Amino acid sequence: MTQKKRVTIRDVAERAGVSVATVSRVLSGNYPVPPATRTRVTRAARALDYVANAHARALVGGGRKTVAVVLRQVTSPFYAHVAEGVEAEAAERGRLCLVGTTGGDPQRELDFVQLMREEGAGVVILVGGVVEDDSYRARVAHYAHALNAVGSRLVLCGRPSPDPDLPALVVGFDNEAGARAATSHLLSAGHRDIVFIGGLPGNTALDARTAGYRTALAEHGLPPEAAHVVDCGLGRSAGHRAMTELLKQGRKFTAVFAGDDMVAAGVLRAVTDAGLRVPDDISVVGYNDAPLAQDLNPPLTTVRTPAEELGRAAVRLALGDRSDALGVPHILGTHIVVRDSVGPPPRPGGAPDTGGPTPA
Amino acid sequence: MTQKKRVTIRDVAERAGVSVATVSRVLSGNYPVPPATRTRVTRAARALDYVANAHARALVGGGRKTVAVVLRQVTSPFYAHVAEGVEAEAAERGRLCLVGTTGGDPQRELDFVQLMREEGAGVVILVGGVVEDDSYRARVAHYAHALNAVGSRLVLCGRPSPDPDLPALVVGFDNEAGARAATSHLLSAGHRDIVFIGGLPGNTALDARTAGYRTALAEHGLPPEAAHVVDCGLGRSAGHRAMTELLKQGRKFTAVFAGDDMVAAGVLRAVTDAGLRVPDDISVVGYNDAPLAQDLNPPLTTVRTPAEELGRAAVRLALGDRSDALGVPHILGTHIVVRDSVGPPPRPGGAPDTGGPTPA
DNA sequence: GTGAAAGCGCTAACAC
DNA sequence: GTGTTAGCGCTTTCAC
Repeated sequence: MTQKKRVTIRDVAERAGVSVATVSRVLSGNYPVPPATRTRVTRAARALDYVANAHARALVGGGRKTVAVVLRQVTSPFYAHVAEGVEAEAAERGRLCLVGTTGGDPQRELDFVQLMREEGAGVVILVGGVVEDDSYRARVAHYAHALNAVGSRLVLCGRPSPDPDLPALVVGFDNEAGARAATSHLLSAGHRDIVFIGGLPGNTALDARTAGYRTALAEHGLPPEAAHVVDCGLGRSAGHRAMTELLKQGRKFTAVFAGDDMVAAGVLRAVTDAGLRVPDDISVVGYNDAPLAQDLNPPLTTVRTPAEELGRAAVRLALGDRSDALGVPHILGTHIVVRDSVGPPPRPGGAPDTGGPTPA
Repeated sequence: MTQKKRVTIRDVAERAGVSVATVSRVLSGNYPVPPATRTRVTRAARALDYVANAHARALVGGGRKTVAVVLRQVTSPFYAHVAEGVEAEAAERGRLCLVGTTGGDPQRELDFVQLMREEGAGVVILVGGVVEDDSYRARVAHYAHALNAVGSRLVLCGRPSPDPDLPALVVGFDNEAGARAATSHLLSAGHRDIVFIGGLPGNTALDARTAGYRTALAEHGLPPEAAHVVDCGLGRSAGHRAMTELLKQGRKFTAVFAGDDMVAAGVLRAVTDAGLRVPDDISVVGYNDAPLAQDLNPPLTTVRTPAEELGRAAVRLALGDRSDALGVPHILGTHIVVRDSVGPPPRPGGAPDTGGPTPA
C-alpha cells in the first residue's frame, strides 16, 4: 500500500526528459542553465514533490555544516536563551541547528560530541560552567583536535579552555566582574554582612562568582572572614533550603547575593516564609536576569548576562573567518539591573519601616 | 597544515590488515566476528580515532531515523518542557533530536519540515496551537502525506488534525476541560464576575480555553453575557497591559482567569501596581503551571499541563508500532493545582481584610 | 548546453 | 571467517 519509495533525482530527470546532471545543476542553481530546461526541470521536481537527500548531498559535498549546541538542559531559562541565540544566528546563516542535552553528565556530553563528529557538524558549541578537572581537560583537548582535524570548530561557551593553544574558540562573561559589581552594589547600600548562597566548588562559573564577591569585600576594606559562602549549588529548592537553614541558625547578616536568579527565587520564598521582608529586613541580589526576576516579589535586582547574545556570538565567531581569534577568549559585558530587592540594611534593632527601598 | 582529511573505514581496514567489510561488521556489531580480528579492528579504530560517517551510513541504511521537533520558541517554559520531553525520550531510544523554532511563522515551519524531509527524519513533531485556516489545513495535509510516503511519522502536538483520515498522530491536552475546571474553581469560591484575559481568536488552544470558560459559566447558571474575554494574546506584557487597562475602565469583576501563567504574571504585577491585593481584592488563576507559578506573589493557582510528558508521549506514540492510533487523538490529563491566588470575592464595599484565602 | 561516468563512505549480498 | 563488489543519491569533472 505505502510505497515507501523516495523520489530521487533520477525520477525528476526522467520526467523532465533530461539527465541527472542537468537536474542537479538547476537545483543547485550555481550553474548557467537555459531557462527552457530550467523550467522543465523545476516543473517536474515540483510535480513529483521532490526533496533532495541531504545525506547523499553531504556525502559528496563534504558535510552539510550544521551547528550543534550542547547544554545541560533546555528548561533552564539561561540555557534556553543561549540555545535560542544559537538557533537564531544559525538559521539566519542557513545552517541547521542540533541541540543536545547532557543533564550535566560528562559521558553524555562525550557521546553527543562523538555523534556530532559522525554527523560532520561544522560547529560544536559546548555551553555552561564545568568542574575543570583533568578529565575535563583531556576531554576538551580531544574534542578540539578531532574537530579541528576535519575543519570543524569547537566553541567553549561560558567555560574555559584548558589550554590557550588548543584549536578552540572561547566566549563567555566575566563572572568575576559581574559578581564584584553585584557585591559592590550591596556594599554601597551600606551592607557589611553579605552571604553568598549558591557556591559550587570546582565549577568554573560559580567559583568566579565567589571570587568576585570576595574581591569586592576586600576592596571595601573588609577582612577575608567577612566572606560567607554557602555551597548549596544552584536551583530554586537549593536556595530555599539553604536560606531557611541560615535563618534558623540566627546568623547575623543583612543581605544575600544569590548564585543565580533561581536560587534568589528560593531565597525570597524562604524569607517570606520566615515572616521577614525584602528589602526591609534583608536585601537580595541575583544573577543572570532571568525573565522571572521581574516577576518575583519584590522585583529582583540582578546581574544581566545577555544569554541570547552569548549564543549568537558563539556561532558568529565560529562562522567568521577570523581564525586568529582561536586562542583569545571573547568576553561579553554584563551589568547590574536595579529593581527593588536591595535597600539599606535595617538599623540594628530598629523597626524596618523606615521607608521604601532607596538603592544608590 | 591542517590535513582536513577524514579517517575512513578504509584507513581502519588497512591498519588492521583486514577488508572494509570486516571493519564494518565489527563496528556494527550485528555479525559474528572472531574475537581475534575483532580486537585488531577495534584497536585500529581507536588508534585512528575513527568515527563513522553518519551520512554514508544513512545513505545506504535508508535514513538514520532522527526525531525532529518544531516549536515557536525554546524560551517559553511550556515549549522548553515539551522539547525536553521529546529530547529525553528520543535519547533514551537512541535517536538524535533536532529542534527547530519558527517564531510562529508558517513559512519557517514549512521550510523546516522540508529540511527534515531532506534529512530523512523518521519523526516530525509539530508543537503548539495554531490558527486553523485553509492554509494550515493544506500545509499539514501535505506534510502528512509526504512524510507518510517515505515511512516517516508526523505528530501533531497540541494542535488538531485537519482531517482524521490524515496519516498523522495527534496528542494533546483537553484545553476545554482544563479551562472549565479552572473556571469552576473560581465559581465555587463564590466569584461571579470573572474575566478571561489572553484570548487569541482563531488559535485552537486559546479558543478551547475560552470555550471551557464559557461552558463553566453556563453550567453555573450564568447567562452568556457574563463572559468577558479580553483578546490580548499571550505573554507577560500583554497580560500586564490588558489588566492595567481593565482596572482603569473601572469594570466590575472579582477574578481573572489568565490564558497562561505568563499572562497571569503580568496580571499580578498590574494588580500590585494598582495598589490592590491578590487574592483579597482580586483572585487570579493561570494555565500551564510553569515553574515560575510558584514564585509569583502570591503563589499562583493554575492548571497543570504536563508538558514534558506531552513531548515524551509524542515520540512514544510515533515510535510505537501502534499505527492503529493514526486517526484518534491521544489526550493527556490536566488538573488544577491550588496555591494561594484564589480566595472568596471581596464583600461588596467591605474591607478586604477578612482572613486568608480559603479556596474549596 | 547537456550527458556519461567517477566516486563520496558505507553496508549488505554474494562469493570463496 | 573474510574478501569482493554492487550500489545508496548526489555532485562534478570531462567529453561531446
